[in-house]
Amino acid sequence: MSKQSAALQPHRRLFADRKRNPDGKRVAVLHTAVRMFLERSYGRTSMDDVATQLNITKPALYHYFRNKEEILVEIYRLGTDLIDEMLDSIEADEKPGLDKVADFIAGYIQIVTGDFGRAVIRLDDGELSKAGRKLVRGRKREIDHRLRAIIEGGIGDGSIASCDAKIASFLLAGAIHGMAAWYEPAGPLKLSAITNQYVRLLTGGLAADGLRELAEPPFAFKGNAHIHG
Amino acid sequence: MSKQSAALQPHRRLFADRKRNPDGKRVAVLHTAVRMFLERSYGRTSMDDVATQLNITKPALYHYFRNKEEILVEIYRLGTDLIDEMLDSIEADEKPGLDKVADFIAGYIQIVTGDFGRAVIRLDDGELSKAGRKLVRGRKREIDHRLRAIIEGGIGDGSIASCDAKIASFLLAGAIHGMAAWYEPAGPLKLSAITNQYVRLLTGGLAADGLRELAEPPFAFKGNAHIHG
Amino acid sequence: MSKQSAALQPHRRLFADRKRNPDGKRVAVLHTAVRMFLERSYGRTSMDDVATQLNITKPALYHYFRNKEEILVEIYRLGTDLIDEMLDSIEADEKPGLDKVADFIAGYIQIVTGDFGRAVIRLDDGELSKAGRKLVRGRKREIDHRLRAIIEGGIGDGSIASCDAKIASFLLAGAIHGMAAWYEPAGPLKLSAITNQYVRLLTGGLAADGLRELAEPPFAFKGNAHIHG
Amino acid sequence: MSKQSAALQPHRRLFADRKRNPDGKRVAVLHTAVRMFLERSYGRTSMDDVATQLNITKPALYHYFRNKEEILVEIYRLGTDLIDEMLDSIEADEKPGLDKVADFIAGYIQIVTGDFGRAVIRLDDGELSKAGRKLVRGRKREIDHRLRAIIEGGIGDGSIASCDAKIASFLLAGAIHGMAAWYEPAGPLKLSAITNQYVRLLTGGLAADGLRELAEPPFAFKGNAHIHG
DNA sequence: AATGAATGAGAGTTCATTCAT
DNA sequence: CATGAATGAACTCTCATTCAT
Repeated sequence: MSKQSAALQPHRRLFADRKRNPDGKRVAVLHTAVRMFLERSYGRTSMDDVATQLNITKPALYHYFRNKEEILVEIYRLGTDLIDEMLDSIEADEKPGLDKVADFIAGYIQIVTGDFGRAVIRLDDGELSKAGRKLVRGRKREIDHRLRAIIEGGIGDGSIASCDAKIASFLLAGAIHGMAAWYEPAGPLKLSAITNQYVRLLTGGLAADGLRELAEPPFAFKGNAHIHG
Repeated sequence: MSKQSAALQPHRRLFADRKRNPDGKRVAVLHTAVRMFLERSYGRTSMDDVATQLNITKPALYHYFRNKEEILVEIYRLGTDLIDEMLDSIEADEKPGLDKVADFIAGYIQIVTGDFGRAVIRLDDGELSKAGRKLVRGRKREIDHRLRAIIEGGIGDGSIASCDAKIASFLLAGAIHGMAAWYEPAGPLKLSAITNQYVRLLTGGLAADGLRELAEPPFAFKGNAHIHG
Repeated sequence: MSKQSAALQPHRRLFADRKRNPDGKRVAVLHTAVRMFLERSYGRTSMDDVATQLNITKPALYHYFRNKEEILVEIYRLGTDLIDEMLDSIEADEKPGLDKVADFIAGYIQIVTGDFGRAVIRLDDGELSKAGRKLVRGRKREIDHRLRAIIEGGIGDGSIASCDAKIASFLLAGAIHGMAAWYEPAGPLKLSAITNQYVRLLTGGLAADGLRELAEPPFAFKGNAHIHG
Repeated sequence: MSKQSAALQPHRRLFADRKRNPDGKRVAVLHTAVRMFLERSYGRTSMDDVATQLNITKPALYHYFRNKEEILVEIYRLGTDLIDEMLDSIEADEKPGLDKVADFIAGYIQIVTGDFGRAVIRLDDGELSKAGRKLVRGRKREIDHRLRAIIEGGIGDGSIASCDAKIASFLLAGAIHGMAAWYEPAGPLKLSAITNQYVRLLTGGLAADGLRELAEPPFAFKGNAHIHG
């Protein structure tokens, strides 16, 4: 293993503490693994790295997980579970669609700045086998559909201006996914400030009563983004 | 090489055609490589894969590039050059800041839906050596700073509502970066429609005269995104 | 692997025998490696060659050594350790310097005709990384300094005629190093006979009472050793 | 090519100057090659390295030499020619054997401190093909035999004490070969001083009238130079 | 006479995974 | 349950050598 950030140390203990809590050991592995995968990517993190980090041997890892992919899939599962829970709670509310969107933004930011949420967004599901990829992508698609439904609800109830919900949901999700890449808890930007501004900017654009016409028609960039030999 | 999509075929020709255009060959390599890196990721694309795709042998590749990283760096360079050009052209304009932002959105979408632009966003710069990473991240940071300056200009000229330009630029860029992940030219969503709606939603949120207060304070998700062992 | 002399066979056994003696396995690798390096040179001996010789696979080798260089460095270490030990023992003695030199000659011949001693002399330390080279060259320099000190002691106690100890030590060492190249245990020359004559000739030249003037001044070769184009 | 010492520069010119002296070009190649081989070893010097150093292309090199080995063989030939010449001149003299040996020492030192002489001693003839190796080793053996004959002559004429000429010639040659490894023209030790002392020490040991008995019988080192697993 | 391009063969190294213990 | 050891397969990169021009 090449490098190991100080942040990764705690779980060594964690693992030892759980000697008689086998399920807890699986979770400990996942916690260590998700951090390492986020820090160095799945592909560049070897099973040896993970085992060393946990102070166990490699075959011990294989005791808890059939293979490397199972670890990754499990991480995805935990992460998407978090998102599903949040969506459940939002769908249960009785609110105008725009307010639900605001709630989604705030909730999604919470999740996406945690390890497992970040993993869902940042880890490359191309590393998975066909089966695993299908599973993970299905869950991602489902999440997108639920967000889309919320937006459509808002258009229906008049709180959100008429627009293509598919595009809007991609925009929303994308803007927040970006955070998974740059947000640092120790950084200068407070999570609450970011959340506030995200909500204002994103709902501001969606709001039925907040549109305005641009002075000029949308600019078409004349350069050629698609380089041809 | 495991799989090769039909989309990758054209360049075989390109390479053969350029027998006496040495610089063109380098470019042909880059075109093939960027597609493969986007499709299967840099790490999972071997030099052999790239060579086979180009109908040459592996050592021939090393005739044109010192190593795999040089290919990746060159791809980043081409991609970031495109973005820089666009920013140059926008900065040269005399317009309200908000309109510049609209132009940026449209221009950036153009770039980000092309191979090299997409590469800048999707390829993992963690695969690079320290030196390469420094180079690439520097250019990314520079781009972000330029966008931030445009937004600050808009706040200054009154076309954009007062906000944290740093957060706003992250949001903007993030929303568009998302497209690099999901946009497909052959898909049902027309690029012009997407661009239109992106401009409307994103500038709508930023516009000085388009804000509105939310009915309720921003929702705080009660679930725990940061799972603790 | 191209060729394998019969002389290299025994260690196959050695390795298998040591299944449960992990440290012994490292040593077994070193024994096989040093022989192969001496026979075919480090550069022309591949890790595969060494592994095959030991009846294991290449990756298994990497279980015991981080890389090829570590094997070479370890060989150097064992070899220089032998020399250091010998010097320790000589330095501890209370004898005239000339007798110490005689002891050194005899002891060094012993070492230099063994595998690890030969390796120190014959293997090219230019194959090492900068760090490894520094280490090895440092130890060689140290050995030379110790020999030099012994000679200086002899000059001081009057047993050795006044001379440049640096040159003398190079001469001495060089003459013996030569043996590493040509000596063969199975050859017609007995080690004891060689040692005897080496001691006589070399100490004869050094002895305070054994000098004589040449009939003519040292000959200057008129040919040109430094060919110029 | 990784590194190139300043010392290697001059020949670039040399090659260009010889545009119409094809044989001279071969020689220019040899001069550059021998320096590079000495500095980085034959194995670690690629044909590309040599060509680059000479400012020509690789196939141009192959115009002058059939392959890499031919370059090395030619270098050996030039080097051994120098030694043969010297031996011719010594054999032609009418002198006591001991004085001939003194002349040999001085002459050999001259040669061994030049590029081609050094090459004969330092370059690994194990890199050669079977045929090349046979050729080169034959010439080396011949040189040794001639030196041995000179020593035997000295024993015969009474100037050299009775001894095994084979051992003595190995010792002599070995001591001088050592110089090829450590001697540096720019170093603190003057060549004349070294030569002087070499002659004194080596002939001192050989001289019929210069022997003396050691106070103790030759020491037998008790350590074990032949490490056994 | 000389070149740009290309190649087959092989090197060192890494890694997910599996046994025997 | 846990471990040390081992492996097959893959990957990046190098190099002597040879064409077509």
